[in-house]
Amino acid sequence: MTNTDKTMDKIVALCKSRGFVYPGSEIYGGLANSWDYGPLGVEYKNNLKRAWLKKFVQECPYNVGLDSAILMNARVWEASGHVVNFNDPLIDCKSCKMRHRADQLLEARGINPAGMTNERMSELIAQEKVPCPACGKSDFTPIRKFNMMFKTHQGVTDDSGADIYLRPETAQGIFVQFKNIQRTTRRKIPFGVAQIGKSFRNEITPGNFIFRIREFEQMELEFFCRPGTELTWFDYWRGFCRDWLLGLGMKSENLRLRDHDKEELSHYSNATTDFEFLFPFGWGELWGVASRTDFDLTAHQTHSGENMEYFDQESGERYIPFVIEPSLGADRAALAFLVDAFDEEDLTDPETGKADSRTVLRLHHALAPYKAAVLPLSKKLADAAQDVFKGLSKRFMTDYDESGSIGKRYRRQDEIGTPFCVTVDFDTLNDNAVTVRERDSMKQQRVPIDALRAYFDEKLEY
RNA sequence: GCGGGAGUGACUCAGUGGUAGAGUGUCACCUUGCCAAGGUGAAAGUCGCGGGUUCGAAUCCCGUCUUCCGCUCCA
Repeated sequence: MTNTDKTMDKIVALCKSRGFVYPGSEIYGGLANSWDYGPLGVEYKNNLKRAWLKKFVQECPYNVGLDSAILMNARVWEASGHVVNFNDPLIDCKSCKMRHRADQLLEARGINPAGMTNERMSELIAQEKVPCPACGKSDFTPIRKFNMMFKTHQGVTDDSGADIYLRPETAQGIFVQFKNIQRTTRRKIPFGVAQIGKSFRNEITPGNFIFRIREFEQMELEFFCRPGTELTWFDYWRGFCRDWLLGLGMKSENLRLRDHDKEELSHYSNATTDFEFLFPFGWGELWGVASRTDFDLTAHQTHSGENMEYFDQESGERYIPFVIEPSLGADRAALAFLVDAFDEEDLTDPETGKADSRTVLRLHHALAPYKAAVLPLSKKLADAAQDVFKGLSKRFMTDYDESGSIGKRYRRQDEIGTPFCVTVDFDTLNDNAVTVRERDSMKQQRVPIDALRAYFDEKLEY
């Protein structure tokens, strides 16, 4: 089953019915494009974040962690350019009602809109009779500014205190703490800072389930290196990221790396690669790996007056480090692995023709919400099964289910991606062993209860 | 924001002016005992919300809210 054969509808329905992801504020009619992670979803997403931290911090000699605040001094966003650049000049065609970006209309006419005020752009569009790309007429509304940063207010009353923003990216929290982190951890360049946290963007067009949402979670690494070495490290992290995804079971045919060409590069970047994943709705960006030069640290040095230079004791060099930034959307990654894992397996009996199918989430065991489920073959075996559950749940998330036929319970666990089912039967009372059934192969194996710990230690290693 | 669909139990839908239905799912009991759909029963819906027409509205009219698809965006 390829990803394009899968439908988002089915995946969204599964997520809701099994408690991965619910529509937000549902009892009040919902709130567009807001989603809540349910009991299984939060386990799943935490597993994903944990897996990322394990590879990018715990096992990595270079990187350390950080959890910076969502609310930051507003000057951070002036320095980063978000106040000025995170701003779309929107314009509507009065004739066909299509919405466009004024700067893009001008660019299409060969006019460079850089640095223009909105008024100036409006004038030029009228003067040049720039046509609407959709209907060809030139009759537009005035430009409306649209800043993608959510603004809020800090202070007791509305008119005291100051406007502040919800961060539109986690990266700046790392940059402004660069000096503290470097000094307190005694890190030498090269080193990196990894952070997971919520970011907020007032997207005009969110959508596709949790692919583009206004409140989202990022897993970002800012890796600081010596100027001149950045492209080497750029390659290093690209490979590292790719290995991480494939190591968690992402199918390589659903992943492609696309380099930005010169025109596409952001103003701060000298190299960028997009990791794209094949979603049911097409290829979508999953992970952006960008070489950001010294743009951010220089900007903060200029705006704050704080020296952001690094002093290399060995060589006596003093420089502002260059930055490689692999920036991954946690919600997107969660969706990607979910899509990849989703499978509808045809189990129709070839002899009798009896139709049957099972929905399976073939999640990597490190991502699965439950690692195992304990199932007594009969309710009469509940006591023995509870004992097994108690043992396993000390080690990892374990489910327990005694209602319905054993086959039905296997299907329930398949549907939520549980890799192992531990079945307690009447023999267990004599031989003190259980049957372990694997999700993917549906194969069964007898394992003594005493040996379960070692068995799962090996099976669940990541 | 604009254009186009859609709102009836948790889910999928039926019901076109006359006492709110089915299947799936859930729960209980029985049955079964290693791969779903066997039996009996139960819980669950102010038919998105507000107003109007009517003796009577899920159904007709007006408004409103929400949601889905498309348009800018890029984690």
